[in-house]
Amino acid sequence: MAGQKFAYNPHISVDCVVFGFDGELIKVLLIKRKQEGREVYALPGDLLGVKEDLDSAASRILSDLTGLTDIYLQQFKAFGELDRLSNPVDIEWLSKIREHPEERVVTIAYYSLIKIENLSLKPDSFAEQVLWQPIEQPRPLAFDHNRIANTAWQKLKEKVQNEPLVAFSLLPKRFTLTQLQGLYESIVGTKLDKRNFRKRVQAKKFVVPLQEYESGVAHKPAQYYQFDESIYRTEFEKGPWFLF
Amino acid sequence: MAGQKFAYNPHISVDCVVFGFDGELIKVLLIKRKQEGREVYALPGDLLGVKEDLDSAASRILSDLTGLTDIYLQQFKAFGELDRLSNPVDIEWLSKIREHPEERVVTIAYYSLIKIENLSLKPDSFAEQVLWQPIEQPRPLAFDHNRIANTAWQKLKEKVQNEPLVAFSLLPKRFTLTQLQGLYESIVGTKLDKRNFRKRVQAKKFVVPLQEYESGVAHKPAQYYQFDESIYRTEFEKGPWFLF
DNA sequence: CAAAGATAGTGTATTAGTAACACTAAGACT
DNA sequence: AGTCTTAGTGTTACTAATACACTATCTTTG
Repeated sequence: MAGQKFAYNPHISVDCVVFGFDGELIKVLLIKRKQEGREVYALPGDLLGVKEDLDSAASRILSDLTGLTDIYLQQFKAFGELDRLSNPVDIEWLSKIREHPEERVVTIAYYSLIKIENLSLKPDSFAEQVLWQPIEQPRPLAFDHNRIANTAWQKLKEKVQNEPLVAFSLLPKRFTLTQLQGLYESIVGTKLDKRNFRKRVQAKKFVVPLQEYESGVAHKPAQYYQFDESIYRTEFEKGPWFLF
Repeated sequence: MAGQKFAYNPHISVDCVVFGFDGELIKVLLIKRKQEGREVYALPGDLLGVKEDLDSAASRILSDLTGLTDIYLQQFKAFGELDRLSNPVDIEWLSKIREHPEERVVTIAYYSLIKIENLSLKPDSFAEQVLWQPIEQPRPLAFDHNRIANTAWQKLKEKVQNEPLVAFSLLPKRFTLTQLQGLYESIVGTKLDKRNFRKRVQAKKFVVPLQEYESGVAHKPAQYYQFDESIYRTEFEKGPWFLF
C-alpha cells in the first residue's frame, strides 16, 4: 500500500463473511465475478500482504469493498484443507490471476457485521459487483466458500449467545423493539413472545429508550431505542457463569 | 513422514496448547529447549507440511510428542502479528533452524484436552523434554506463546459453557463427583456448592453411576461415574437457547 | 480396639426466573 | 367514522437456582 508495489504472501489469504440485517432477513455480502458469460459468486477476500497483519488485511478488504472502516470484525477459523480447490471453474480462474494456481492456500476467515443502511449510499457501480444473499437461501459459491459461510453463521449464532453485544452491530443506531426482536428471531430461528422479549430487554439498562418515535407509518408509531455500549461493558464485567 | 523428504511451508505453522487436569490443577504442556545454558519454554508446534492439512499437522505434533492419537483437538485462532518475534533470544533460535528467520510466520493455534493419566506411562526421557505448568502460575514462554496460551484458556472456558462435553476429555474414564466438581471449579475459578452441584449432575443422564467405589482411601469411599457420549448427544440435539 | 480424622453423601425451604397468554392504543387510509 | 395495522402492556403458574448442616464410612493412630 502507500503507492509502492504490494508484495503478497502466496500461501495465505483472508476471506470475509459480511452479515447484514435489512429489518427482515439476515444476508451475506457476495461479490460477482464474470467468467465466460457465467457469473460466479464468492466471498470477498484477498491474499495476505507480506508486511500486513491478519486483522489489517481483513479491514483492507472490507474498506476497499464498502468504503466503511471501523466495522465489527471477528476472526473465526482458518481453512487449510488440501482440496479447497476442487471445482474446475475455480482452477481455471486461479490460473489467470495467480502464479502458482495449484498450490494450497490457507485462508483465515473473518465474519463481519455491518449496518446495512450505511451501505445504501454507495454508487451504482457498487450494486453491479455485489449481492446481498439471504442466509436461509444459500447459493453455490466458489472454492469452499459455502463451507466458510456456513461456519461463520454457526459461529455468529454461538457468539450472540454469550455476547449479545454483537447483535447491535447489525442494527441502525436507533431501532425499535420490533426490529430488535426480529433480528433475534432470525438468529435463533424461532418466534419469540413479544411481551416476554420486551420485559427482558427493558431489564437490560444498556438498551435505552429515546424520546423519538416512528412517523408516517400506518399504525401506532413505535418508540426508538439505542444501545449504550459503556453501560453494557460495566454490566458484563460481573459476567455470570452457567454450568450445563 | 512416510520416509520421503518432508517439505514445509515456510510461512505457516501450527501450535498446540495441551491442557491436562491432575485432579487438582489444570496444567499446560510445555516443551523445554536448551539454549546456551538457559532453558527456554515453548508450546509444542511445527511448520505446516506443504501436503498437510491443518488438523493433520496438529495431530502429528501431538502424537510425535505424546504418542497419543485420537485426542480432543480444537482449532481456535490464527496469530499473524508482524512482531510475533520480538525477543532476541527467539530470533537467535530461529536463525539456527530456519532458512528465513526474519520472515513473519502465521501460526494456526489449537487447544487440546488430554487425560493426564494416559501420559504417565511414557519413558523418562519424555519427562526431560516436557513440563506440566499450572495454568494459574504462568511462566515466560518463547515468541508470543504466552498470548496464545492465554487465549486458549479463555476459549476453553467459553467452550465449556456451551458444550460441557469437553470437560470430560480431561477426566479419567471413571471419576468421582468430587473430581468432576474440582475440575469445574478450576475452570470457573470459584467454589461451588457440593449439594447443588451433585443435584445438577445427577439430573444429567449422561453422567452414569457405576457400581464401583474407591478403595484404600482414609475416608468413606466415593462412587465412580462415567460419561456416556451417546446419551449426551441425543440430549443436546434439542439444545436450549438463551437470550442474554 | 476406640477414638480421631477425613471426605462422601444427602433434603428442604426460599427466592428468582421463565413461560404462557389477550386485550387496548395510536396513527394512516378510505 | 370505521377499518386496518402494528405498538404496547400485567398477571399467574411453573420451573430452576440458591443457601444451608448433619450423618456415613473408611483409615490411621495411640
